[in-house]
Amino acid sequence: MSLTGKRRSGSDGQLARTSGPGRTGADRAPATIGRVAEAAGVSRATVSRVMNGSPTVAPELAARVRAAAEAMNYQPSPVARSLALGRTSTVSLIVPDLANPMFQDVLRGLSQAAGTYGHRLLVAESNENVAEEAILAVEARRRSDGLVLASSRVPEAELHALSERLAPLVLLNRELPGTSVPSLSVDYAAGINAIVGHLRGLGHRHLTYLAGPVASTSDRDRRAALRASCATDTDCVLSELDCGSTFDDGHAAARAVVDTGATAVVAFNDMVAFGALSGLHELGLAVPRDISVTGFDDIPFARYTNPPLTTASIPRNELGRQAWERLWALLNGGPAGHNVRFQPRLLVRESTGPAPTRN
Amino acid sequence: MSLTGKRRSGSDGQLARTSGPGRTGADRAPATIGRVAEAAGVSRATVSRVMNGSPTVAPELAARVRAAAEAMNYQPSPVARSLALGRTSTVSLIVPDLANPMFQDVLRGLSQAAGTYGHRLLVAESNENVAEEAILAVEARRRSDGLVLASSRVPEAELHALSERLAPLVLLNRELPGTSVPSLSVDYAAGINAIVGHLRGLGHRHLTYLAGPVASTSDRDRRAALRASCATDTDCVLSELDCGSTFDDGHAAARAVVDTGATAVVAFNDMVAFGALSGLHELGLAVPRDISVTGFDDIPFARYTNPPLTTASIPRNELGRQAWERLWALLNGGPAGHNVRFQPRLLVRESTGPAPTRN
DNA sequence: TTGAAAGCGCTAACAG
DNA sequence: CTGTTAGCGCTTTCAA
Repeated sequence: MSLTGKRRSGSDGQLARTSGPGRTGADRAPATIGRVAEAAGVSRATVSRVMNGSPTVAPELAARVRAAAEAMNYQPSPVARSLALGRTSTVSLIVPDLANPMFQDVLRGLSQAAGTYGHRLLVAESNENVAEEAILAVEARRRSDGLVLASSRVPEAELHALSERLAPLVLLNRELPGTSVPSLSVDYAAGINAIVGHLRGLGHRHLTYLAGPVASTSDRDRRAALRASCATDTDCVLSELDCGSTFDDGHAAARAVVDTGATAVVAFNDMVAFGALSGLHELGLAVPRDISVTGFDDIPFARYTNPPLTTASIPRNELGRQAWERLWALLNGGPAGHNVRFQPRLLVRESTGPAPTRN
Repeated sequence: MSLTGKRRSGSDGQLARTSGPGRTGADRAPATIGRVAEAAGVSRATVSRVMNGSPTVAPELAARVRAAAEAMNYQPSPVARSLALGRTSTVSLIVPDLANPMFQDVLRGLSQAAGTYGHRLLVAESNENVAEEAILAVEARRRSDGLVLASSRVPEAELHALSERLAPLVLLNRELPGTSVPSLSVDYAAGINAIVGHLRGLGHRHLTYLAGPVASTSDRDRRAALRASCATDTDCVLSELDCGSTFDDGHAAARAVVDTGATAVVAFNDMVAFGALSGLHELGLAVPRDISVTGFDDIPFARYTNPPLTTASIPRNELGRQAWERLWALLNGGPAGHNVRFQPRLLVRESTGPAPTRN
């Protein structure tokens, strides 16, 4: 029974016609509001009222309806309700990359928060593809009541143009100046400043930045903050090494790091830091005696490496939860509240120490 | 303008009425098929045909329609289409716990595969709550065309009863005997057997199992396999320690592990193994000289710990992808193909070695 | 308190 | 090739 094409197929499909003569032997007709009404001997309006808990239904009728519904295992069709109500009780999340722990946590936070309010979550991954992201966003938005766009790569002008169609919309790690689109972000610059301050305080004059993926806006933020931070000091030297975002990237960069002669390395994220830690170790350097290493993110592992990693923690779940709150406010026609920038918290552990005194 | 309640509210809501006299100043009426038809001077049917690429439309008309649609930024409403077509182009995934890397990868694999076929993904988390899981599943299924249930905790009888309403349904890490519901799972027992075989081959006679969460069926599988595996040998001693699934759980168990006197520890998963590694190290034991440690899952980190972890790898992404393939087959009325059990692959690294010779 | 009827936006037989 | 018409399943006025 391979039903191809899009013909409305007898009682094979999901929705069978109201009264087809060719019903399958068993009377497994789909439970619709009409059938329940019929069974209970009332109108569809009444069934609707009962299902929605309207108090203006005679107890006796209500009971009859409930019994019929129960017997037929009836549940109102969410799709039909959505059409009639003009809302889906669903929100969408678009992320660039589902493999990124950051987005996984956002997803979780958002899903849980939305669930609490009886809403479902539609997820889509843009694969870092800008063109596709815009399409996806529009489509996802239409299937739902609101949208959360995480680390959108869509150019400002385009996003601006789209923002009306996407509303209610909440932006994560991305701001849209000149609009009222709420935005929640991590203040990477502040995190970097904290890290640099910590390192400078330990006497480090020469830092090497292990840069993340070129397309990454969070890398751009960090890099810019690093440059600015160093530029304010006259005796601060900054080396930048293109690296990446994985353990292997960090590992591979160890040699180059040593060649820069820096006494401290600021890694794009924790994974890169771990890789560097490992590579440096293999090269016979002791951390933090010979060289200090910092990460970024505070992934769960960071406290367990050897040595435990000094890093900046960011509230990943919180982003998701708060995104929901903003969205919920918007869905109810209220103001979304002020934008926020989460300040990373510097966690000083054992991978950083005083700068070695050169001879 | 806080619109509360569920009244159909003028032009404020998502869907404005077709021709309200009180339209907001700007003519931002929502683009519907009707309005496009009107603008293009054709019938709605024609617009529908054009939007769906029907070849039986006069080029001239088609162009006019496309122009009008373009001008109004018209996109057919997915919700309305879903109702009319009886399909949503969406599938749902229910997982017990979004924080679990296993499910994150399944989610990713499924999302990507479904996306390739133009389908969206609805996710919901059951929070290990059996009652809620069943409700969620039914609801999610109704919002979509098919369902993937990962590591369902729903009792067999109940799941059996539900299976018709949930179809098309694909089960992950769970089988439903007596039905044709396709199931994809990881053969934990085989993985355990491989690990035990490896350990026994190295001369270990006394193993300690660091058990996972009690509610976990995958723990049950592993434990059972372990017992069975040891029971076949006369000189095999197995100690079982309730532990958990996190690094800290493993870490906390180190002392107890030593007390069992075992020469090898089989951890519930990699995280627990890492914790044990760390705890054992602090107690002054050398791995693998004094004691061997194995994990399970082969999370990305496993190769980078000190020492690198011997573990069993499982194809997490693949589960998601294949789940989609099964579902897709089902959606097209075909057979879903044979069930499969992915065999974990034993990765021997440096956390295991010959059993120390006792004196 | 209840039912009839219109409508949400779209698709698909059926005629022409 | 195009329009008319009748739904998809549900909600919600409006009248009774």
